[in-house]
Amino acid sequence: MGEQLSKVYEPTTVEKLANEIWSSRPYFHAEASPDKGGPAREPYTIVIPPPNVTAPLHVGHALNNTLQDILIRFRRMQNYNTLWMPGTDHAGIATQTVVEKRILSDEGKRRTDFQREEFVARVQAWKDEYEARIIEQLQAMGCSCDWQRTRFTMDEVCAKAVRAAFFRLFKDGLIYRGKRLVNWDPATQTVLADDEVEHETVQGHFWYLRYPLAEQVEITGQSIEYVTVATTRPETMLGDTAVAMNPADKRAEYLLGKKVRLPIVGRTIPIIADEHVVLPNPESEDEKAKFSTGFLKVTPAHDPDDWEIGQRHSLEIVNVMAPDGSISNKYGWEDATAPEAQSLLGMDRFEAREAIVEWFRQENLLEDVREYVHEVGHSYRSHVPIEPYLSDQWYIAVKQPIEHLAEKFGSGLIEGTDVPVNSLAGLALKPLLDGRLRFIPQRYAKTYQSWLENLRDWPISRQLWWGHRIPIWSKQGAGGRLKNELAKHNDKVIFELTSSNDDTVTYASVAPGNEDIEKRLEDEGWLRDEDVLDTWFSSALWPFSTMGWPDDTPELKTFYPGNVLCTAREIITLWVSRMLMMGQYCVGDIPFRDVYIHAMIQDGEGRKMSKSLGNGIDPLVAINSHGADAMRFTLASMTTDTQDIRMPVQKMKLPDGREENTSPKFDIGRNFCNKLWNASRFALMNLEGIEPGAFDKDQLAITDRWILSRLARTITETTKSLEEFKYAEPLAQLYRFFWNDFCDWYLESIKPRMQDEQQRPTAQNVLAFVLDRILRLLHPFVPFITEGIFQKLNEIAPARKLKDLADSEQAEALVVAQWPKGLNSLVNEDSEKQIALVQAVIRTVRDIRNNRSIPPKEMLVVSAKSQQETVDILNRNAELIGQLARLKKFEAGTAIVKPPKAAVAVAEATEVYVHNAIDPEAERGRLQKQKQQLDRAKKATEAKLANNDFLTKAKPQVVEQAREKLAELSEQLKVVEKHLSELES
RNA sequence: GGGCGAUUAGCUCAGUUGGAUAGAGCGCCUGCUUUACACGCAGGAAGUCACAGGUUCAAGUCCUGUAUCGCCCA
Repeated sequence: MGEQLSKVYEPTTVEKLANEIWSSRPYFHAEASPDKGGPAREPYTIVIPPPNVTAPLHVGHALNNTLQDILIRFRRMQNYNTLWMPGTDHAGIATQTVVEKRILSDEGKRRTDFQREEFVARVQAWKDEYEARIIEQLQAMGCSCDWQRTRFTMDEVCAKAVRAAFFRLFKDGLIYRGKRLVNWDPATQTVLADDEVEHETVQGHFWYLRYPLAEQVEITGQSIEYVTVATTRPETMLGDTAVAMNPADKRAEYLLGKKVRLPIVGRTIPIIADEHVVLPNPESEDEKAKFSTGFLKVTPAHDPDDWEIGQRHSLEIVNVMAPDGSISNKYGWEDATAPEAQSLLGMDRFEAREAIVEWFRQENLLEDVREYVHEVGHSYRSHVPIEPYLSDQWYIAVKQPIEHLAEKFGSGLIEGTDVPVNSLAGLALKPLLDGRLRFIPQRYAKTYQSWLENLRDWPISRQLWWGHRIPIWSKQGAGGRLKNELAKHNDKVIFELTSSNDDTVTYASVAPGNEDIEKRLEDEGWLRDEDVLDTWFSSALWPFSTMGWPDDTPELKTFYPGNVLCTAREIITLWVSRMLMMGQYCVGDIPFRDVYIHAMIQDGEGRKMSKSLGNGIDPLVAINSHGADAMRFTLASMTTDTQDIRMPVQKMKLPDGREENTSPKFDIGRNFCNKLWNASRFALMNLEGIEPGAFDKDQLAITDRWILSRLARTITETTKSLEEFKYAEPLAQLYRFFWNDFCDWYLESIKPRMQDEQQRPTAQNVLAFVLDRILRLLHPFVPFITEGIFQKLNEIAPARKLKDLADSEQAEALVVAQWPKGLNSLVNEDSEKQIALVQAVIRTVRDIRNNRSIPPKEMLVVSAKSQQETVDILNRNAELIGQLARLKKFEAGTAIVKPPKAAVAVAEATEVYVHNAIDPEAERGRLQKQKQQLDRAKKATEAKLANNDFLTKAKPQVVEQAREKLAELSEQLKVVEKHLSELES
């Protein structure tokens, strides 16, 4: 049987076999509990962070999903009703941008060359392709998702949830239309939320521009003709509608109320007072004061701070740019009549900047140019600088109290904040403060908390074609007869009127499933909003939209709220906070109790992995080069609670000849799998003819009791670690147990017993039992190889139990086998102590053998001198020692005399004599080194005990420990010194 | 500017509430075709725990500051 297994682990074969088993029955499928009757198993739910359909998964996803799968497989084996909800995200702007770029490079066409439906169909095709690839990747990694429930953020089920949530928000008056400055991306021509803006440090300039006064002003006898403003963005001066100065400025009394003639444009604008203006101070540490002239150009349409000033002083708003960032007089700039102004029209904003600076230089109005390093917002998508841009957008009010939720969630402000408990932000924040929502590691709670406390309204409209189209219809005027007729059906359609001085518009939001109403509105000339919703709007609903909300489904009842969300820190604000808001608002409960934040993977130099750097790793390549289990093992073993993981990237030649990025780090996992494979192969070879009935607990060898004891401890440790969301720790425990205990000592010790008819049956049963448990414990981490071996084990040793000691339920597949537990009675301190001593003596002999270059084949004679208790243990295990140290004779005693020509070494306080192996020089070196170490330790301990404060203030237990330590060290030192002096003489 | 984190062996990282001579894997050195595994076995060398103060009987661990690096937010 064992001969069928290859000598080296071959991942592809085993991965294929395991996948066949797992797909042969609905092992990954979770059924919702029946409404009544039947004991329901406790549910355990994770919703996948849906990967973007923009691109295939990278190694960061591999980490994210490996960790989720470990949790899911662990809980499944613990008999939870386990649901891992899979799916993908449409990723509005990202996917649209990628497809647009592709079409442009392949066909030379732009989005606007297509009809909207045509273009959306093209993106849909892209989505279909990548969704399939992503799911294929997840399956290749072994992710045990409930595949038949796979969702997509734009599929029918999710779309219905989006419509329902939107309608509810609109009905509650939380969605409003606002004109204000937004983060505008001129490249993709859409608005971005605050957190979609990346701040980058840029080497820029402050330009000092002179604005002539409309009439000269006398200041303390000096006549001045102009004021100087400092700006980093000269092109916005075209939209200036005031110059502001601090009222505390000495010059203010002479200048306030005076007028300035805006160069190039010729507009006459006032000088106003505003506290916001920073007083100039060249000596100041504050950059702003250092660069300030005391005069601030005010451009309400192009700067957020200026917008505020504009609001305070009712300033005119002049927008001088088109949506593509070029200078234009078509979007609110009406006095662009001067030839200088005309010549700028149509220029790109950066071109215009240069032209304007040049103009000022020519006119002798450019006073100075100074280098200035500052942070500039860039689009996280197109990476061009963000333009603060005046625009009409839909917003969600996040700090507005929601009356009808006051009863359930309370009302009033959360202490120390301006956040009402029953506002969306409050709904998300309160559970954290109450301890119902936990972050692991805990430090990330702070990110979440301060974000929510300082949250501004959420702009949700995006000027895109790919996404959920905003379900709002509008018409000029008050809405007319149709509105009056439909308004009574306020569960289906809600109207909202906005009016400003020049026009009145009525907006209608329609609940899902009312296509008839939509049609009537459109027939009467109502127009549906062209924009789509921010991607995060549908993502925010993911934990319940996937389960069929707003319908009251069995899935929601069973699996909501979920247990844990597993994600990276970069989307705590973008996504996690919004899921909390919407989960509370829509379903009335938080979507998960724990948020586990894992590290980000960087390359060997600590750089982010990215396409442009070419330092990314495709999980499929890693699977190809090392195997899926090896990849998973390595990723999990690197997962501690640090925030970054470095993974050296190296080009490697794959079996099929391609050269691709992978990482030598995956060797760790590959080596482990190979070891597991071979240890199992060896075990299986020795399990032929196993008879469970032949097990006799009185026949247990000390090594059996020892390995069972170590197993029992490992089970306890591993279970506890996994319950605490630790990954590297349980894996290290399992690694030590499997490799160092099981392979290095137990399997070696068992070899002669397997040749002995008397001992064989008991040894076989222990071997089968321990291997069985090892496979179960390792399964969440390395599912393929463990499943493959488990199947073989089922063939050869179907019943694996220890009569009178431990039972074991059988399982047709490891994926649904029970998680080990209840073996604490097997913990055996005595056997652990004995084996530790035996190991110490064996290591000592091996060390001497190595040190004296005695060939491994040569059988030695060894005797040992020690105290009675130790002597008894050693003699009892003489055979084992002889076997593992390759001895022909071993004897221990309290009065053993060191034979002449014997090498000596001290293990603990036992003197080990290796006969006929004398090498005085080597021995002196060894002993002197040991003496040094002992001396150092002894002195440190003595110093401690000589300190009266230590004796009186330290815990008695610690003092006692130190005393014991000192006694031990002294004893050892004495022995070492004795042998040293014998060598000298 | 505000916040978070990192700095421990050549490399990548562990080190729980302060308490034994600070650990692992890789790499390195020596030896080994020991009939499961050279993706292996046996053994070994290797660290002023970034720096400076402080708290404490006791600091890699707690506090303050400094330096370098990274991330997040404004």
